[in-house]
Amino acid sequence: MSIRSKSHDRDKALARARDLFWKQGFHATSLKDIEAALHMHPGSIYAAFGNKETLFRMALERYAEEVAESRQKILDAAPDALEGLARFVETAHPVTRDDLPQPACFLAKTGMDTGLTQPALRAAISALLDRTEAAFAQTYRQAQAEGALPANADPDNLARRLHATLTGIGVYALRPERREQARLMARDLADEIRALRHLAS
Amino acid sequence: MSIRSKSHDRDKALARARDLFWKQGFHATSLKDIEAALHMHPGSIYAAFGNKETLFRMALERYAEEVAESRQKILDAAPDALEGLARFVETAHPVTRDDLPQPACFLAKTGMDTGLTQPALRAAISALLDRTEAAFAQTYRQAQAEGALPANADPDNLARRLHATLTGIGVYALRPERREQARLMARDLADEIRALRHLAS
DNA sequence: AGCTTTTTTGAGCGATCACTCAAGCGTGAG
DNA sequence: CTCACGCTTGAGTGATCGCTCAAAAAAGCT
Repeated sequence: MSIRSKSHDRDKALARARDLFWKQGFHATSLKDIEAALHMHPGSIYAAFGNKETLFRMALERYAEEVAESRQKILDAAPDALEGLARFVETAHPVTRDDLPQPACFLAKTGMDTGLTQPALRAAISALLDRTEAAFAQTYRQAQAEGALPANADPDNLARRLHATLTGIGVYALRPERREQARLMARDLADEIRALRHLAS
Repeated sequence: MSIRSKSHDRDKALARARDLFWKQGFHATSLKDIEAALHMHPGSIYAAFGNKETLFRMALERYAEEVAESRQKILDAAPDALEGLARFVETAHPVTRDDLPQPACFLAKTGMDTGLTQPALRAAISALLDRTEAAFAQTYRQAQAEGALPANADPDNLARRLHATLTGIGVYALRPERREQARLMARDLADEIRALRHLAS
């Protein structure tokens, strides 16, 4: 029971750290902010997570893991690969949800301001982004196998385009006054993915 | 002569500040960094530019001005509006050039990590981004007037999509190992703009 | 209960932050 | 040459940064 509740606490703390970093970014978040958000004192934070950068990396990895899980669940539930991708864009992208700290991908958002100062973070982020893109490519390949995409389509290229476009929409949505239009763009993008099917014949 | 050389010095200092902030972002750039880059001592910096945030805003505005100028020049030199847009994407986007501090738009890049901590900066960035998007929309409208786009096309929507996609490509290019692919995406995007013409008939 | 081990605590570390201002310096008028 | 004035200088301001560690509290064991 004690071990369970302890790992549960740690889990909750990590989720809070993820939300805080997601919202404020690495450099703009101080340890005082973290102490307040996690309800922990500095010594405990360092005992549990090492240091600020390690905590940030753990938060990133947790985020990526959750997104990957959610994506897989949506893909599995969809009638086919292409429709799964469209649904992912419609329902899982941060811009389409109101319960997240920010409407842009945590990875993309913080990849921009940590690159030069924290090379270790940059590498971690890059690896996690690659994983997302590889999942997209894999799904496009499956759509190809299902006959929904022409054989001469390039799944890697499609995945790259999708990834970049999703990122752009997320950045766009960071301006609160443009968020609604970003939502519309996400919906359009989902429809464009569905429209790829018609090109198969 | 003294006035001229003085404003020239100021200009050069501002350009250096622009490059430094572009590369490192607001929070990751310290005044020591700025002193070194501008070859100025703290007192002179504060006498000339007020404070760090004001200097940053001036650098942003200067950047936006230069981009707008370059864009206008390209549009004016092109045979028509649609081709002008395509050329802008091909030749002026940071990802297609090697002489810039970063392959992503300065505005988009720093809009992400300054929003919550520096509300005044956020507002300035948002206004400058709006100007870019309005210029895209205006160009699409001109293309429409030239008969290159169907009358029922939505220039505002096209401008929004173009803006978001360019941003996404820029973010993508921030990973050095992906820069070449970002370049290809920019080239593809330019061709897609050109391809819009065929839909007119 | 007493004793050991583990965890939590928060005052405070040196470093660095953005920023200031009295003193030094160069320049031009008289 | 002298002096006054404006710009440059950089040591130094208080605040805050990420982080440490000895002491206190809590938990575990017999």
